[in-house]
Amino acid sequence: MPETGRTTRTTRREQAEARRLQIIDAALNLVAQHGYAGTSTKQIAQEVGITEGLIFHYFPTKAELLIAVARQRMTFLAEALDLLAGLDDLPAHEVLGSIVLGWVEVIQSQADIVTMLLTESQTNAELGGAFRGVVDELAGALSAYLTSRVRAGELRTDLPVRASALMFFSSLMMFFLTNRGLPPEEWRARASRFTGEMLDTWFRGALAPTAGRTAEPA
Amino acid sequence: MPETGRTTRTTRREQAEARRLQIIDAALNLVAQHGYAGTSTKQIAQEVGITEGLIFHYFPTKAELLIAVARQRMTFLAEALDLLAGLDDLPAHEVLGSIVLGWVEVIQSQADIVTMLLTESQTNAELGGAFRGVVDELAGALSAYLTSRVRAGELRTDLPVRASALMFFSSLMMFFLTNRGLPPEEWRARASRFTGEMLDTWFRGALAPTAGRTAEPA
DNA sequence: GTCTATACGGAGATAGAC
DNA sequence: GTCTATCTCCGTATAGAC
Repeated sequence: MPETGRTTRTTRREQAEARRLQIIDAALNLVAQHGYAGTSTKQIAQEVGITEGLIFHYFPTKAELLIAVARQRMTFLAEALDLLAGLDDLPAHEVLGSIVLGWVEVIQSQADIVTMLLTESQTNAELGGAFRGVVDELAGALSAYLTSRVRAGELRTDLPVRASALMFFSSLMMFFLTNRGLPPEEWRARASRFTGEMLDTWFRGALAPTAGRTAEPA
Repeated sequence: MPETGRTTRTTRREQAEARRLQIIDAALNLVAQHGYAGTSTKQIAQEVGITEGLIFHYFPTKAELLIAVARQRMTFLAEALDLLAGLDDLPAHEVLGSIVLGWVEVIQSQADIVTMLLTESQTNAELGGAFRGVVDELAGALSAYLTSRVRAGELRTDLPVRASALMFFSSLMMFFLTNRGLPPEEWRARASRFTGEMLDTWFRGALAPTAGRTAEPA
């Protein structure tokens, strides 16, 4: 009974899905390098090794392809949030360093989608919303953690948690933008140093321990 | 003696220079909105009210026009540096707030060129260098000021000044990217609040004032 | 599912008249 | 200094064969 015609090991549906992802990956790669408007569908097709027409078999328009890329490859958000999961009871001075370093590593490891989101969000309304959403979610999650540490008595009760979270996140993004390109070892060393110094200052403050100042440093 | 033919009030050279600047301004405006690759020379010409061909009378290629825009309109750098001039002897807790708020206001007031620089620097090598140069100069200048305050005994001697400067600058940039669009009054209120909270935390630190702490938590 | 062929407009850039 | 006209190539997208 020849019914499903399932003679090959991969079904047609699987093949299609694989092709779809191939196109998305090639598009992401090229758009991160040259921008959306600076990347032609022909270039994307060449990168995949297919003809241009096939792209339009999978995506109705080039703009839709961009949205599909964003949807499919925004996994860094979940990865970053995972680094915070279940940490509420651990002291900030023990885990915040690895959270922040972990975040900048996630950003660096997903450089393409981060770059694409940041740059295209300036000219594309839909991605603009996505970008603001990402910032909101990450800052919100970090704020929640910091709040739990305020409640635990580790951090001062009048700490502006959201501003702190935004400061951390902003610094990581700009660190990424100005240091990607570096060879891995040097990047790692700089990232570790920068995040360490940033957190140390944040914990202790910047003022000189002049007698009778601050909160009362001995 | 009919020599220079200077019968009109504006010389031809002045007219040409004015036209050149008109083109640069229109290009900046459109590129900030739609990106370089997303802006056609025809659009720029229409915005100015001239024909496309005239653009190529003033600039050899579209790419050269982009560079000219960057060169001509990067005045915000000087403006930001001016805000720091001659402040070395004034305490950080008195002037840092207005410096930082002033910087974010400069960024916002020159939103077009800042946006263009940030986004196009990701896909254009020449602007990439310019962007890194700007970050370096601003962070360097702020670092120098902070160092002078360390020497003056106001800030702790082991303060990581460059990391602090980068943190401030990064936060201002991300604040700009996520809050431009807001109505002026609300923007101002948020900017003032955010920079205030950021600096307060930076000065005092984040730790709770548990008795006998500060540099070594119980 | 993939390719070939092609429509159609718009892109950057040039030549030459005024 | 400015415009008109035009060249040439490349852009997205579609139709239809296989």
